[in-house]
Amino acid sequence: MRKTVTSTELLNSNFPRLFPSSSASSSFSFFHPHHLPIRFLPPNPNLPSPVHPEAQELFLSSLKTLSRTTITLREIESLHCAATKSGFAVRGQVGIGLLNLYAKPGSLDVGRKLFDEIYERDALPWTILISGFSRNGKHETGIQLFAGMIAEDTLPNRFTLASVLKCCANLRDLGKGREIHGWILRNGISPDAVLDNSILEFYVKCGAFGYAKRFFGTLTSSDAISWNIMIGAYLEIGDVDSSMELFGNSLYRDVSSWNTIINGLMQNGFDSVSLQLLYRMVEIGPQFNHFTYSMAVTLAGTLALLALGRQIHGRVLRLGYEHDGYVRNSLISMYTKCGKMEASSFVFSRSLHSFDGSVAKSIDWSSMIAGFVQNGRGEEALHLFFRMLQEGVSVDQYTLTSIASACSSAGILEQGKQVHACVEKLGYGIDVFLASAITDMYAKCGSLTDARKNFESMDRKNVVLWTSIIGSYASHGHGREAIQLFDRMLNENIMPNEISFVAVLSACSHGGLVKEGYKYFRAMQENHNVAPGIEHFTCMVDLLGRAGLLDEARNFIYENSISHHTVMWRALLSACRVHQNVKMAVWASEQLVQLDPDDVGSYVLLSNIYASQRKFAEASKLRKLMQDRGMTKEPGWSWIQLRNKVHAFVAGDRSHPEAEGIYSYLERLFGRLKGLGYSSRNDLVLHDVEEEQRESMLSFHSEKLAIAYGIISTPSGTPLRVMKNLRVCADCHEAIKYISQDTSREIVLRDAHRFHHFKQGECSCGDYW
DNA sequence: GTAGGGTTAG
Repeated sequence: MRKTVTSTELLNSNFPRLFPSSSASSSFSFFHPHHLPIRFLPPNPNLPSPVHPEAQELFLSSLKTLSRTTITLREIESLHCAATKSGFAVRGQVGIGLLNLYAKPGSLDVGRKLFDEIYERDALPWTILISGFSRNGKHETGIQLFAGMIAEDTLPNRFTLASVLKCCANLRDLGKGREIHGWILRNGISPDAVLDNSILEFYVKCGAFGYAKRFFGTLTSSDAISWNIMIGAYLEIGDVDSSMELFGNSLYRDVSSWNTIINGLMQNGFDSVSLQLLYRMVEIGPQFNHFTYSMAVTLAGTLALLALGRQIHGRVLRLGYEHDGYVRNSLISMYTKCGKMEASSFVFSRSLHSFDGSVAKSIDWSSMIAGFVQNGRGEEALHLFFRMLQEGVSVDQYTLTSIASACSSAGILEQGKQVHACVEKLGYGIDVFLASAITDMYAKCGSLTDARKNFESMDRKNVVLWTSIIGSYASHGHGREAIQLFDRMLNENIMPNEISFVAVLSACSHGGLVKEGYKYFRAMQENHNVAPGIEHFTCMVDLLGRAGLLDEARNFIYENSISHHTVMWRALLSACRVHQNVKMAVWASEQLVQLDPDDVGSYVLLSNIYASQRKFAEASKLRKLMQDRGMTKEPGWSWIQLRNKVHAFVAGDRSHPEAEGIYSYLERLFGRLKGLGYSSRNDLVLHDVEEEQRESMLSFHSEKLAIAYGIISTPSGTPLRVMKNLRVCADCHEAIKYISQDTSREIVLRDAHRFHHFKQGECSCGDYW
C-alpha cells in the first residue's frame, strides 16, 4: 500500500507562501533579521596565528577524542584556558572543538559566549550549538539560533535542519517546521534517513497525521526508525490496530521495533497484550536489549507479577544490565509495586555503594521514597528523604509530592509546611500533582484554610486536585461546601472520576444530606458513566444509617446484592451505635462474624455489644475465643506534634518522660469535668473500637493522654491538633467536648475516619461519626 | 525512534 505522492506534490500542496531565492535568509519568511530577538557579534578576522601548528593539530585531535567521553565543565574550562595560554586559535577550529565540548548540559551558556568569538562561522558551529540546545530541551533558543544563522546567510546542512526540526517538533510549531521542509524540498537537499526521519517525526509530534502518512509514503530511504516513528504515531493516538498492522508489515523488525510496539501497548493500557508480545519476542524475536529489559521489569511491576519480575531480575543480573540506570530504577519500582520493600531497598542500596559509576540518581531515591509512601511506611519515607537532603542529592517535584503525601498521613503539619516552603525555595512552581498532595497535606494536618488557599492558587485544576479539596471539606464535616465545590467542578467541565464521587458521597453522609446523596449516586451512573463500586455503596449505607434510616440502609444492602461485603455491615453497625439500636447492632455484627470469622474487629464489636446488654457470659466467651485463636487487634494510638517533635501515646501509656505530670493533670481534669456534668459513657461501646476500650482504662485512652500532654505543654488558649490511628471512642468524644469547654481550647482531632473540631463543649460532627 | 519516579478514597 505504498503512497504515490511525490515530493513535489507534497511541496505544492499547501505550504506557506515562500520567496524563491538562492539566498538562505530571504527564503524564510519568519526569520527576518529585524525580528531577531538576539544579537550576534560580527565575525572577527583578527586572529592571532598559532605558535606551534603541530601542537595545535594535536590539541584539536585530543579535543575530538574527549568529546566522546564524559567531561566536567571545570575540565573543559581548563582546556579552554590552556588553549588560550598556548596561543591556539580559540576563535577558529580549536574554538569549534571546545564548543563541541561545551555543548553539554549545564555548560551551554558558556559555550554560547565562546561561540560569539568564533570567526569561522560556517554551518558546523551553528549546528553544534543548535543541536546542543535542542538536546537540552531549550527548543526556543535552538530556533532563535537558526534564525541568526539564516540572517548571517550561512547555509544550513542536513544536521542543522534535523536539529531545528526537532525544536519545531517539540514546540509543536507546525508553521515553522513546514517552512523548513519546504526549503529542503526546494533546495534539493538529497534524501537522507536522518533528515527524513526528523521531518517525519516533526509531523507526527505536531499532530499533522495526514502529512506524516503521506510523507512516509514518499520515503525512499526509510529504515527501521521511520517505521517505528509511524508505529509510535498510531500508538500515540490510540490506534492500536493500525500500529499492530504496521508492525506486522514492517520491513525492519529489529529490537527497537519490538520495543516500540510493546511500550506503546503499555502506554495505551494494553498491559496483557503487551506481555503476550513480550513472550512472543522471546520465542521468535531478537534478543532483548536494555530498553526491553527495562520495559519488561516495568510491565511485571504494573501487573504485580512478582514471580515474573524476579525471573527477569535474575536474567538482568546474569547479563549485567543492572548497571543501566533505567533497568535499575524499573527494578526498584517493580518491587515496591509488589510490596516487596526489602527487595527494592536491596537494589537501591547496591546502587548507593556501587563502584562501577552507576550511582543512584535522584530518580532512584524518589522511587524508593514513593515506594515507602505507597506501602504505608511514611516514617521510612521521611527518613530516606532526610538522608537524601544530607547527602546533597537534588530534590525535585516528584520527591516532594511523595513527601507531602507522607506528611499527610503522618499528620505532621510542621514538616508539611517545610515541604511547601521547600517548593517555593526551589523556584519551579507547583505542578498539579504537587498541588494535590499539598492541598491534601494541609487538610489532613487539620488546616482546611491553608488547603483551600493552596487549592485556589492553582490556575489549572484537574480532577485529582478538585477531588482532594472536596474530600478535605467532606472529612472536616463541611458537607454543603463540599457539594458546592463539586458543582463548581462540574461547571468548569472537569469530569469527575470514581474517587470524586466517593468524596462527594461521603460529604453527603457526614452532613446528613440524604436527598443530595441519592442525587449524586444516580447522576454518577446516569450522567457520568461511573459504575458504583464498593466504596460508593458503603457511602450510601453510611449516609442512610447515619440519618437514622436503618431499615432503609439494610434494604439497600440487600437490593444491591452487596451483603457479602463486610464493610457494609460495619457501616450499618456504626449507625446502630449512633442511634443506639442494639437489636440491629447484634444482628449486623453476627453477619460480620459469619462473613469473616478471622476478622478480630467483628469479635470485639460483638463482644462489646453483648457487654452493653449485660450479657457478660456471651461477651467473655467471645473474648476467650479470640485469645485461644491468638487474635490480636491493632493497638490504638494517638499522637500530637509540639515544637517539631511528635509525641505518641497508647492507652495507659507511662513511657513518656512527663507521664507523671500527664496523669496527675488528667486526675484533676476529670474531677472538674464531672462537675460540668460529664460521666463515663460505658454504654456507648457499640463501636469498632480497640482493646483500649476496656472500662478500667477508659480515662487513659491514648487520645486523652495526647490532649492532656498538649494542654500542659502549651500556653493556655493554644489550639491543639491530635491524630489517632483508629476511630475515636464514644467516651473520649464526650470527654473531649467537656475538655474544650473547661479549658477554653479548640481541639482538632483527626481519627481514622474524619476530623472533629471541638470548641466550647461542641463537636463539629454533631455527634454523628 | 523505543525505557524509569509523583497526587485524590478505602
